[in-house]
Amino acid sequence: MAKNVVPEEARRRRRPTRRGTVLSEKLIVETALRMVREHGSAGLSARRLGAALGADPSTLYRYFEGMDGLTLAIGEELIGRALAGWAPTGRWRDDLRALGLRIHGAYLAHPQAALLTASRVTGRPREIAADEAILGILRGAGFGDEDAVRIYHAYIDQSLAFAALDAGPLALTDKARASDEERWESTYARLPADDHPNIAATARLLAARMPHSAYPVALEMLLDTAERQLADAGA
Amino acid sequence: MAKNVVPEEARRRRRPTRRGTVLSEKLIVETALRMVREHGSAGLSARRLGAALGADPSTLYRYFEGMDGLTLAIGEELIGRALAGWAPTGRWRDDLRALGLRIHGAYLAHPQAALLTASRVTGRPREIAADEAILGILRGAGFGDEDAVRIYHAYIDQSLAFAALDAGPLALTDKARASDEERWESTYARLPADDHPNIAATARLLAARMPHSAYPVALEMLLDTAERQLADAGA
DNA sequence: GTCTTATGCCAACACCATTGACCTTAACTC
DNA sequence: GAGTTAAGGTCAATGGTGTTGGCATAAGAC
Repeated sequence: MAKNVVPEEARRRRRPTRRGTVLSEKLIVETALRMVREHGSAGLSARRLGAALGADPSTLYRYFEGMDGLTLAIGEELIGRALAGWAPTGRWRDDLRALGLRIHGAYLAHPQAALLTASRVTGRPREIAADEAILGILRGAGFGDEDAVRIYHAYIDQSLAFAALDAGPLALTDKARASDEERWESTYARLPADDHPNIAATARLLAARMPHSAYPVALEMLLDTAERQLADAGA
Repeated sequence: MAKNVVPEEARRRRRPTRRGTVLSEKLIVETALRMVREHGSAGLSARRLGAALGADPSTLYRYFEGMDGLTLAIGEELIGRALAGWAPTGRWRDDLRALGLRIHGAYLAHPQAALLTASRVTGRPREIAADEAILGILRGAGFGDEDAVRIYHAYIDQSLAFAALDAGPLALTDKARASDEERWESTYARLPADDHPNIAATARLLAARMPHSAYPVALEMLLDTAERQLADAGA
């Protein structure tokens, strides 16, 4: 039976699988992440992950409560990777920009996990550490508590929101993604100027820009406004 | 065979199914939306949709190119609902705010569908109409093409991104959502001030603000920056 | 060496999307 | 009205998925 998942720290016996690998939560999560990146949008399945590990699919249920539990564990890992090695410089705007791009990037490196994870409040240690760091940057920069919380909220949600949005296409099959991108050329660029003067006038610019993430621009706009508010309050 | 999907307007024969219902693209999309709302996004399957319509699952492939095509059609429907009855006032900032809140709201009315469709480019008429309208507002306000496209991109993606993010919790069961929200009180508010001084100092403000969408704030910040850029360019 | 049981494996179940072949009948032609 | 065509239904089958109950065996305790 697969009901009882033993927590990692309580595991004592490590019986190798038929093909000789010795499993662990860490190994499984890492293998899953590698599969998601390499096989890309084809995605993660218990069967394939089992095959990659040299283990029967059902063995995974000894480590996680279903595929959902596995994805949550992956999410934890992503936050950790975003924060790993990061250190504040003391320049609040630079720090927020760097942190935002790190979070966004870490999620996008693993789109399927990002889609499932981005909107959940886990309350786990690494997420809390990130929140504490962001609030610290804002309050250290001189924002009042009220402003700091308001900006923090917009900042973190915007980062996660764009991560989820941008992960969407990456999580699709190659075919579906290609047809989405191509649509900017095939459909939009060919609209008659009479009916759609504004799209027609900017078609070239749209095709060039739309396949890329708007997150950097949106982030910069948010930081702009924050900086302006700080200056106004200080004046 | 299911290869040839006949476009809706070219359909002529309407043979009723075995159980007597007469199918149409519209009926299928509406039924799918209802199912998604009632049973969650995981509850939408070709088999179940077929059953709900009183038709064989394979019949759907006469109307859509697989479930993916159906998903795109649902997204198109949501955009249409956002635009229905909207009319520009001529004040660009008010118009963009109103439109953004409408789109955000229309998606949130169907959280599960929002999760599925927010990141997809459909290239269908109503989506194109929305894009044309937004670009028109920006260019009409006096933004150059380059700026208009940049702001348009950040604006539409921000709206959809927040729609998807905010839809996440709504798509959960009541119990899971409640426990997510409660975490701001139960976990964050109780962190010792020594380890997490910034969270501790703002715990009350966080608990009050985090359960609500940051989209209005983020939108306003984006509009702020756009307005300032317009003023700078005009000066 | 013996016992316990954690942990891996196997087989099976119920679901899923999708497709090719078939058949019914609506709609068009004369 | 009779005849023809093919749209648009149905059926059956394929190969995928997550998940579970039962079983076997080796790791570790004594």
